[in-house]
Formats: sequence, structure tokens, C-alpha cells
Amino acid sequence: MVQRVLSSRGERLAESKRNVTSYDVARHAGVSQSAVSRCFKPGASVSEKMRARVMKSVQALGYQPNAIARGLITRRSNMVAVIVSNLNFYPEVLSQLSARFMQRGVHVLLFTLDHESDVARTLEQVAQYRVDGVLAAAHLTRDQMAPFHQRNVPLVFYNRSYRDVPVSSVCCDQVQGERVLVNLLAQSGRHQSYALLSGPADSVVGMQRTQGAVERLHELGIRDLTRVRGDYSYDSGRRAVHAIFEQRGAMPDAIVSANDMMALGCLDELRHRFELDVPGDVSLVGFDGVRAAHWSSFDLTTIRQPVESMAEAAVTMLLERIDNPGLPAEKRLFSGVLRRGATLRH
Amino acid sequence: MVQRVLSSRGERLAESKRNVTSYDVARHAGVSQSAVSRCFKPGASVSEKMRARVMKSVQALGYQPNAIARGLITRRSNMVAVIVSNLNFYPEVLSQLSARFMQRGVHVLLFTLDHESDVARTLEQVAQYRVDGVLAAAHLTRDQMAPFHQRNVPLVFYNRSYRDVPVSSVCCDQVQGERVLVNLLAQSGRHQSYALLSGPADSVVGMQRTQGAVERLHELGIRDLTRVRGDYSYDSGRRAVHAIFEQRGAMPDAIVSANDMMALGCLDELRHRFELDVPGDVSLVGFDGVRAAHWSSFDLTTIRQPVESMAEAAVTMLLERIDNPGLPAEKRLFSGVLRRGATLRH
DNA sequence: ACAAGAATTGCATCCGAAGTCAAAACTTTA
DNA sequence: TAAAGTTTTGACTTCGGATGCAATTCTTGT
Repeated sequence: MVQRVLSSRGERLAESKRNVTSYDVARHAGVSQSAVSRCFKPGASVSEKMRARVMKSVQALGYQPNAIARGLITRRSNMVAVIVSNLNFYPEVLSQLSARFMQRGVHVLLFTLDHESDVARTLEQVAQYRVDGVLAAAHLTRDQMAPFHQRNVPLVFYNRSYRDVPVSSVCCDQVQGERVLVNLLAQSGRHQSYALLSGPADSVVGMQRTQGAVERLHELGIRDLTRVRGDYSYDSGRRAVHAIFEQRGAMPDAIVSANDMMALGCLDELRHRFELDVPGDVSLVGFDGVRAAHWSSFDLTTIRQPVESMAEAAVTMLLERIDNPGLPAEKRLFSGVLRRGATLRH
Repeated sequence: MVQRVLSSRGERLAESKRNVTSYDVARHAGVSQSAVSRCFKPGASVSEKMRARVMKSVQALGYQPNAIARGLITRRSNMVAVIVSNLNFYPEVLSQLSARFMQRGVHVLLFTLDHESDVARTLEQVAQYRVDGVLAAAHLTRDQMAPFHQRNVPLVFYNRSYRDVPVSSVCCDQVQGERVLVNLLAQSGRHQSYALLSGPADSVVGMQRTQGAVERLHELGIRDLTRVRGDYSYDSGRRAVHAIFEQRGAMPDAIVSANDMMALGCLDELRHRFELDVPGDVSLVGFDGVRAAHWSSFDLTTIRQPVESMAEAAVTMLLERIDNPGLPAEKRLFSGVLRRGATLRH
């Protein structure tokens, strides 16, 4: 008898561990499993009576439909993969994307790539989870995109565009933004010598910004240009100031940084190590419009990427293409917004 | 004939759209589906000949096992939910967690909660995806945790501890950290009057920091204490300085901020609006050890949370509990690391 | 009250991989 | 070389919910 009690307890325990399924609900409510399933499908043909009855059992048993099982039969996981190259540089973007996907009932499977972590393996994982779409804020080679195209998994890039590949993307116009900044510097008529602080060599965005600046400077006939390279970090901005100084033997009138973080590094180094005045001695512009650029210690002149609009556009584009796989690839280009700070002599 | 070509194309197209399954591979290789399945299970009983043959077909067809289907039968999704309360405050933490999970072959389903977005609905989603575990860097009520306990889904909290609930957590010792800071301020013997800038009322971490500071100040017999509240943002730090000034009619000798962001806001406002010297006129301490605290414009004295260790511990704890559901709840408490900056008079 | 039509409901099957178990193939031993 | 033991392999079932279709129930009109 003791044994019996124990075994019954054991069973109950085992049972409580097992998840409640639609069959359990059906049995409890005295209806068919299909009926239960239909109660969870909006717009399905279910009578009020039935719905009430099923829902009572659902409540009683604490039933939660199994999204995995549903995904298997519907071939829709309701998940998208978000691939971010280096989380540190994009916290705000990820936050925006995540919030917007969630709001639309889409779940985010997050993949982060720290400098050359095994991209191939990561993409394999993405494929295995049968995500409905992929939002990539990271660089992929053509070969790496191919499997998604083959499987008809929509792919939208954030701030990476591929000139020759028909793939959707949402970008901020880096070239134009940088040109605006250079114009601004040139217009003041107080900058003869320039330094350009580029991003890492493998950053497409960085290349575009650099290109935009170089192009415009060249058009304006400016020849006094020192070029150094950084890695987008604050510290590399600080180091860059030294590199510039050593290369030129003096500070230039203006420094054009490929992003805000490095610009802030420059700013601090110029002020605190070189004891120079910004913008009195050197003008400085960045790119991105990060929070810190607005802080009163910096008040950096920069181009703000319209992150909200871009995230919204990217999410919309991806979801549209999931619902309608026939849609053609589309590239949307947003203009950055000039923020006039106090790092510019005029 | 044209029609025939078209239709054959159409078929091929339709076929190429359908994902390759283990049955397709089996047919192609002339073996059974089970054989294919076994080839993907490490340590399964498969002959070399068989494995080679299957893998050839796998390559030929570009087969990728369907993680959804696998998850259904094994009842293991190989996904964990990471719930983050406000992404802006925790980019580094998320980055750490994500990288560490990925490294161990676990996938991250990301859920973000912006101020009181529907927590209940979010948790429902978490449950429906049958994640293997949950890592929460957000506050959950006891009722909200219950379903996970019932379903035996391990739950680990990051920087939230629940005194009376047997739930696992990894935390930084907020109270101790704040006490260390207060001691430091008091030891210098140059601070008589204090202001305490707390976090939002619903932040447990904030409460603990505030409590630690208040306790220690009280123990030291310091009575001159002005208390104001912020929302953790830089801007609220700036505003707080005004609030403090208005409340006291003068600036205190030291401001203890519940986090770094607000401390930086204070610092900027003190220097640029009030034209006060920090640390000459006012001392200032923060908490967290964010990147910007190290920047030379600020050089903030603060307590750095050992994010790497904490993330590693949290990930390990969660995965251990997934593999071994019998493990008891455990709370791990890390000490923060004092960073002596230049915002402290001595 | 009854036929015709509309709205519900249930049965059976499917999604794609994993695991059980017995049959088949291969080894070893006498 | 046959028997016994070992390893491989394949047929079949399972996970949990969705859906086409047929059966049933409910409306409606006459």
C-alpha cells in the first residue's frame, strides 16, 4: 500500500512535469484536439460555446500552445535572426530592432559576431532554426547570403549595402553625411589643414565615410590631408591624435573622425593631453550621433543616424518580405541629420 | 512544349523552395531516415561506410537538420531566453551573455522590456517557445516566476536577488560596493555634507545601492544628507544637481550617485553650468564602471561590476541547471572592484 | 415540420527528426 | 564452417499542433 501511494505520487510528479498539450485540454473539455487548436487560431470557425468551454479547460490546466510544434507544421517559426557584428557599437540599434519586432509578435534569435568568430558556423545555426527572416547588421559575403536566397528566407541588411547584389538593405547615407560635414568645415573658411581618422579596414561603413570625406575634400581642392586609421573605439581616437601629430609635426585645423567614439577620444586627448582648445585650436566632427556626443563635456558636431526610422524601415521591410516572398529586393537610404555642436570653429 | 518547359521550371522552383529533409537525404543515399538521423548524433552507432555515404548526400543536397523538428521530439530547444529590462543600460552585459552562450552552442532568444511593456505577455511567449532555461536581467514578481518553476525551467537572475525566494542569481554586491565608496569619501575627512542620488523607485539594484550608502552614512554619524531621485539617465543626473542645489540652498561636499550615467550627468552639470570644480568643490562617486567613466573628461571614481565574471557565472549556472535539473538554487555574489578616479577630494 | 443551406465539429493525416526494437550484417571463436 | 556474439541498420512510432474534408449540428425559409 505504501508502495502504491509512492508510485501514484511518482506518476503525479512525472505528469506535472510533462507539459500540458492540446490533447490534455481536449480531453478535459470533452472536445477534439482540433477544436482546441482552432480556439487559438484567430478567425477560425469556432462557436462561442466551444471557445468558452475550451478556454475554461485551458485556464484550469495552464495550457500554453507549443510554439515549436506549431512551427513545425506551419513552417513558420515566427522567429527572425538578428545578426549583430559587434554589440558594443550598436546597443541602440539592437534595442530598437528588438522592441519593434516584439511589438509585432515576432521573436528575435540573437547572434553576435565578435571579430571573425566563426561566421560560417553561425549562419549554419541560423539556417537550422528555420527562422522566417534574417536581419543582418554585419557583413556577409555573397556566398554566405546564397543559402538564404535559395531557401527563400528574406534577408535585410542594416547599414550594409552591396552595390552589385540584389539584396534588401536599410542604410544611412554615409557618403552624403560625410560630405555635409566637410562642407561645413570648409564653409567656415578657417580650416586649411585636415586630418582624417578612418575606421578599420574591413568596415564597409567606414570606407564609405572615408570615401565621402576624401572625395569632397578633393573636390574643394584641399590637399593638406593627413590620414590615420582607428578601430572605432574611444581609445583608438586618443591614440590617433598622437599619430596625426607625429605624421604632420603639428596639429591640423580640423579632424574628421569616421565615428563619434573616436571623435570623443580625440577630443579628450586634444584637450587634456595636448591642452589644446576645441574648437579654438582644432575643429572636430564625428559620425553616428551617439548619446555621449550630446553631453555637455563634448557637444560634438556630428551626423546623427536616424536610428528609429531606420530600425522601423528594416523591420517593416523584413516582415513584408516574409509575408510576401515575391517582393523584390529594395534598398532604402536615409539621410543623416546634422547636429551642430560646439566643436567647430566658425 | 514551351508550356512543358515552364511547368518543369515551376516544379523545380517549387521543389527548390521546400527544405531538404532527412528523408530526402535518405532516399538520395539509398538508406533509411534513421540512418541519416544517427549520422548527426555524436556517439551513435554508425559504420564509417554509412557515415561517408550519408555525408556525401548531405553535401550534395545541402541538407541542414531542422532544429525545430529536433526540438519537438527531444523536448530540448537548445534555446535560452534572455530577458533584459532596458537594453540601453546593459549593452555590455548582453554582449557578454550572448557571446558566452553562443560559444557553448546555446541559442539566445532575446526579450527586451521597456518600462512596463507587457511583462505577462512576454513571459507567455517565453513559455510557448519551450526554452530550456531563462536568464533574466529584469525584475519578475514571484507569481511571474512560478510557471517556470512548475515546468522545471531553470531560471537565473542577473543582478536581481530575491531574499525569500529560492531562485538562482548572480549579483554584484551593491550594498558593500556603496559602503566602500562612502568609506572612501568619509576617510578623506573633507566631506561633511552629502547628497544621495537614487535610482528609480522600482529598481531593486538602485534600492540596494541607496540602502548601502544610507546605512553607512548613518553609521558614520553623518546627518547632513540630501536625497533626490533620478532615472539612471545622464539627463536625470544633470537635473538632479539642480534639485540638490534647490533643496539644500548650496552644493554638498559630496554626491553619491546610484549609477555612473547619472554621475556623469552631475559632473557635467557641476562643471559646465555651475562652474564648480570636481573634485575641488564637490566630490562625486558613481557605480557600475561603464566605459565612459574611464574617459579622461570624467575619470570617475566608481565601483566596477565584474561583468565578465558575472556573465560567465550566470551562463554556467543556467546551463548546469539545464543539464541537471536537480541542482538547488544558488546565489552568487560578486564584489565590485573599486576604481579610483579623480572625482574625489583627498 | 421539413428541406436546403450555413456554420461547427471531429477524424485522419502531416510536419521532420529521434529513439526503440527487432532483423540483418558482420566478427569472432571453436 | 557453423554457432554465438557483436555491431549496424531499418521499420515504425512519437513529439504537439494545424488543416482538409466529411459528418454533424444549427439556421432559415416555406
